[in-house]
Amino acid sequence: MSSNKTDTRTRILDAAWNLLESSGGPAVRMGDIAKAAGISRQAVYLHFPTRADLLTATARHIDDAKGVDDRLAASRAATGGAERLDAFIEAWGNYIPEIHGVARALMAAADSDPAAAEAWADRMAALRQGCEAAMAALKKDGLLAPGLPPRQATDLLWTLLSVRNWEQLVGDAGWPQKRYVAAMKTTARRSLTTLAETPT
Amino acid sequence: MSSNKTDTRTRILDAAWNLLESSGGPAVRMGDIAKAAGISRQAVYLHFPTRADLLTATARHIDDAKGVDDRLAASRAATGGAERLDAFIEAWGNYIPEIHGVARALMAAADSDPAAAEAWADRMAALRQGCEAAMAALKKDGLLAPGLPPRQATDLLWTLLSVRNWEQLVGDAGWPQKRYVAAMKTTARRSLTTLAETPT
DNA sequence: CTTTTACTTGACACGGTGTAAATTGACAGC
DNA sequence: GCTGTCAATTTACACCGTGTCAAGTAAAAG
Repeated sequence: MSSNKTDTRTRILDAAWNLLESSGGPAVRMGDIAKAAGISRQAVYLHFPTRADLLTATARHIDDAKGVDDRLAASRAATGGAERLDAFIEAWGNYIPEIHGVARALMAAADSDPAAAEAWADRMAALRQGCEAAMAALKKDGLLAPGLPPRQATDLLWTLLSVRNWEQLVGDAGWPQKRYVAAMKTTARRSLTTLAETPT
Repeated sequence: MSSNKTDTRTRILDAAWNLLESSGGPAVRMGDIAKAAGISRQAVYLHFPTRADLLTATARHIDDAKGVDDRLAASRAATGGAERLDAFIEAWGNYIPEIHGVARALMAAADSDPAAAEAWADRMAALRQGCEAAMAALKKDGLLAPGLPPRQATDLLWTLLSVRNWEQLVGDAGWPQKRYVAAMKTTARRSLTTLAETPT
C-alpha cells in the first residue's frame, strides 16, 4: 500500500535528480520530470504540492543517497583545528558537484519563490554552522588570524565556500575540481589563519 | 524630434533604475516600469524590444550616470602593484551597491534568458579584465604569491569580488559596506600576494 | 492639408505553474 | 457478478507575465 505510493514518489525524485544533474536550472519543467518518471504532470502535484516542495525534497533525497552526514562527521572527528578546517573544506567542496544540479534549480527558484528561498537559506545556514564550528576549533587552538573576530571569519569562510563561487571557478573559469579544493584550502589558510602553507 | 524620443527613453531607464533599486529582482515587471514612467506597457516595447534589452540598457545608463570609467581610471593610475590592487578593490567594491538592483535583476533574468546571460557575462568579463590587469601589475613588482600562476590569481580575485559575494556578506551576513571593502582588501593581500598586511 | 512620429488601447498567442472536475481501476461486501 | 467506495491519474482549465499585432489618436513637420 504505502510501498506503492513511496515507489512513485521515489521515482519522481530520481527523475528530478537525473534531469537536474544533466540539464540543470530552470530549464527543467514539472512536465519534464513527470515524463521522465513515466507519469502525467498532474500526478507529480499529488506527491509534491509545488515546484519548490519537489526541489527541496529532491535535495533531501540526494543528501540521503550520498550520505552527507557521514562525510561531515569525518570533518568533525578531526582532532586539531587545522586538520578540521582542511577536512571540512574537502568534504563540502567535493559534495558541491554532486548536488549542483538541484542547487542551481533551487537558487533560480529562490529568486521568485519565497518557499524556495527559505529552503535554500536553510541549507546555507547548515553550511554556515559547519564553518562556525571549524572556526571555533581554530580559535581554540589559537590559530585564528589576529584581529579577525570568529564571527567574521565564519562569514568569510562561508562566503568563500559558496556554491556560486564553485560555479564561477569550476564552471566559468574551467578549473578542475581538484584545483578548486586545493585553492580553497590554501585561500582559507592564508586569509583566516596564522598557518603558513597547506601541507601535502 | 530626437530630444522627445530620448526624453521618454531616459524616463523609462530612470523608472527602471528606481524600481530595481528599491524592490529589486524579478518582482519588477514591464508593466510596473511603464506605470512608473507614466506611459503604457506597450510603449516600453517601442524603445526596448525585450526585457533583457531594457535591463542591459539600464545598467549602461547607470554606468554613465555614476561614471564607472572615471573611477576605474583612478585604479589604473596607481603606480605600484600593491596600491593598484587596493585602488581597484575600493573602486569596484564601492560601485557594487550602486548597481546592485539592476545586477540582481540581470542575474535572475540570466537564468532563463540567454540574452540576459550574455549581457551579464560581458560585464563580468570586464571585471575579470580589471582583475587581470591588477594581477599583472602585482607580478611585475614581484609581489604575487609564489606558486600561484597569474591566471589563477586573476580567477581567484575575480571570484572574490563577485556581486554574489557582496550580496552574501553585506546582505545575508549584515556587514557594513566599509567592513566589506576592508575585508576584501585584506583577503586579497593575504591570499594572493606576499604582502603582510593592509596599511592604513 | 497631408504625412510622419510617438504613443494609447485593446486583444491575443505562448509557455509555464497550479487547480478542479471527470475518469479509471482495484478491491470489498453481498 | 454487481455495485459502492476510495485513491491514483488524466483531461481541461484559470492565471500570470512576456511579447506581438492591429487600429486609433494627437500633434508636429512638411
